[in-house]
Amino acid sequence: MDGVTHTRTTRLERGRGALGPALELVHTGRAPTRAVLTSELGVTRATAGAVAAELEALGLITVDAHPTAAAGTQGRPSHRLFIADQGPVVLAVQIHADGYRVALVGLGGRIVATTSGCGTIPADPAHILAEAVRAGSGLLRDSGRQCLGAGLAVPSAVAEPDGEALNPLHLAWPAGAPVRALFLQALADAKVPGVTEHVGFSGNDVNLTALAEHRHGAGRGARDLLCVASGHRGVGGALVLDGRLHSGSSGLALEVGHLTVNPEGAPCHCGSRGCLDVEADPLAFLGAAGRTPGPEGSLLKQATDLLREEYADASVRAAGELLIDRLGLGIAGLVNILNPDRIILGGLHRALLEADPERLRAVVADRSLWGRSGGVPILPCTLDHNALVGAAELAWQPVLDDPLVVLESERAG
Amino acid sequence: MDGVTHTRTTRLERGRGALGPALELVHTGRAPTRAVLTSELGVTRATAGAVAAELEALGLITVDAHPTAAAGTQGRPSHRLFIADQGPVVLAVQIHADGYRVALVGLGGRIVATTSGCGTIPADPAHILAEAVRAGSGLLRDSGRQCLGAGLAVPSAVAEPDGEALNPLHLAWPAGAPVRALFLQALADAKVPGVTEHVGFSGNDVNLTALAEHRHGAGRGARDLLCVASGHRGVGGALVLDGRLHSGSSGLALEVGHLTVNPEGAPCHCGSRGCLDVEADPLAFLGAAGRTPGPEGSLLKQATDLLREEYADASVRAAGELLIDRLGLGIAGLVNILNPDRIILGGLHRALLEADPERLRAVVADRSLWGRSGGVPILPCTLDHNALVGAAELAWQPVLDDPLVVLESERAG
DNA sequence: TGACTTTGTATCCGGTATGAACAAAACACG
DNA sequence: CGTGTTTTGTTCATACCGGATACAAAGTCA
Repeated sequence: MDGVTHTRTTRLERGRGALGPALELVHTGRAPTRAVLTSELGVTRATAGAVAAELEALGLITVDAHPTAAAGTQGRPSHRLFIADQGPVVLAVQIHADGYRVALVGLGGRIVATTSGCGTIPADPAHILAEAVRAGSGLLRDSGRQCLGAGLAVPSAVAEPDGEALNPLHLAWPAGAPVRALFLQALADAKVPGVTEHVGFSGNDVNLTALAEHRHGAGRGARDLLCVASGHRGVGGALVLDGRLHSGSSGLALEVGHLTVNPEGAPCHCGSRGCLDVEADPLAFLGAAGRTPGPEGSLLKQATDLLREEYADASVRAAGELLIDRLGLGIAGLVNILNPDRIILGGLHRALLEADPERLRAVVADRSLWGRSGGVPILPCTLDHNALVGAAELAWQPVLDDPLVVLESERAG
Repeated sequence: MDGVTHTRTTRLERGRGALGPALELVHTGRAPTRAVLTSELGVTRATAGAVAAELEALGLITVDAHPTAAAGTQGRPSHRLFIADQGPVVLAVQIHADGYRVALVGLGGRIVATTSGCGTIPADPAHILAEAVRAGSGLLRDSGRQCLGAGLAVPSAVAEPDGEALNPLHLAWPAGAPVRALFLQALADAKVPGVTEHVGFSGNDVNLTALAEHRHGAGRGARDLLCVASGHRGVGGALVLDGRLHSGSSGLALEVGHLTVNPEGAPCHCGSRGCLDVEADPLAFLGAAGRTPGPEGSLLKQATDLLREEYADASVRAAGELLIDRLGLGIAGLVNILNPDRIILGGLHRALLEADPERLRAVVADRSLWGRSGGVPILPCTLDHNALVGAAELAWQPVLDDPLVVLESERAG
């Protein structure tokens, strides 16, 4: 019953008019001036002007007073559109193996302030979430900005609709921890101003990386974007379709770690052997290079350092090429199924791509069915703290859907 | 440049108002009365009434004069909405291994008239397309209906944006045949009345099966629908996301035939071994059952007949269970990647599901990562001629997006 | 300086949906 | 059997968003 109601209410919820699309264009950096806003929205100059004026009145963007003519252009120069300097922000929280990081993120994915806490990996998720939210609340107080929502990134699959972390592998958390609820509770306890209604979104960190890169990084402009990344253990995937994260009907899509990439490979806890998870993560790379993981630094750091600094070494190079081949096989399988128009790689996979871009592209083209036709562009991630920015995107989404919610938030806060 | 323009024009094209969504609701059988139309659209009764009146004026739907009260309800009984009896149709053409089939398809996926030609499998696609279109043109003349467009289904991957058939495996067609252009040419040559502008859409038949089943069959109501089917040789897949077919950035998504389901399996022309394509199609089944394909009937028919009529036979049953296990492994892989909320099976796979539903569901649940949480519903396809109806859906789409196009078509025709 | 090009604004207008009031068609119940 | 209740459908005035047009502004180019 509630499920039905939900699909219904979202059916025609296209926000009010062109405000949302306009803000999204500015947000993603695709509307530097009112002129291009006009053409991007496909509306008349009159409407684009009105919409820009309204966004300015809402305190979300600013218009420069004295436009400078771009060289070599005719006609009246465009007034440029900027994201408001002291505009509202959202609170983003990322939990990872070594602790947490929180940030205030403005429109355009701009990190306004950030801090982190590390060392403590408590088995109690409520505890670290509360600590992180308290830190964020402090940042918010210091900044004096209006806060419109909050988002959380965790290194685990997150099941919808309840927001439970199903496999918080390298956090000492219980499987099925209700992270969304705990996050909301922590926000309520800390009385973070402004985060009363449109708050509390959580997601897998690879998903959020993909979302952030799609809007502000290497994935900008792609329609169907596939992201594959390996952070600590295992391999994660994410897919952005038509500007929206596709997380599947229960938020569990793109669990790509168990694609078979080496039939004679190592056994995997899933019962199969040669899964991407055990063949193309940092531990697999260190093992293939004949190194044993040291106590210093994360597995990811040890692996990427090795890859970047000792790629001349024959054993390291051989290990790199082995992993590239395995990864390429997995990506090719995904290309056959998803046919994305761009692929971006994060974590260890980004380092593998940068170590030998041509090899990876060749493997993917060779093993994907229609690879001949040009092949899919494969790019490294470009943003700092992309999962954090992605968590912020979740929180921004209601505002992008209908910018007028900031008015309600102002009334409330 | 053109690519950019294209994404731009489609950005805000949400049709005119609520007409399109309303027609889509009637089309998919989700709006039996004006009252539910009101709630489904999320508009006021006034608007729903006006919209229904306009659709009636366009000749697309009718409203019954004397509503009969449903038993056990209070209040004024609803007038029911019907799809207009003599409303417009679209022309649907399906090419398959044994010939072609054409149909006039009304709203609601109703096949108004159909005919087929078989026996000829000419190597020249233009020839059979012309023959099919001529047959359709005849149907249209006889029916006296208005025609709003045409759609084509071919048993091959179809590459966007040019509409080329990449692997017309069991048609003796050249790879890369420009089927869309040839179809358009055939339509123009036959001077099919009404098909002047919004015409000429072509697609892979499994994709179109999924689309048809999503709107009128076993997939109705699903948000993310995965369809897997095996017709003649090989295995095809298709995905409907949020009511729209996801065919990937170049129309080549869901080429699921090369998922590895048996590492020690038979070699596949793709270079790997044990691909779904060679492990779970009709030929594989006949082989596993120790039968050699006969000259009578298609491979699909031979395989399904065997499965349905001789499942008591131990060797047939063993072959069935083997294929179910292989298929289940492939589907589980897709579930991990796509996390659909429903799966429907066509062709041989439908017969396998019906032969032993529990086994297939158990295999999928066992091998998919989060299968414990209830598992995905797996259902057989239910429509007759579903690829044909799906081709019609392609042609109906412009009308569903903006029903007012029928006016333009009337002016033109 | 004047023609041209492009951007931005003011004003009017039309279409779509809303809201409230009213009307219609059934059932429930004394 | 008539009256109230419930649900559905329609009418009408109204609000709002975006389109179209004309006009103004701010630059380049000759």
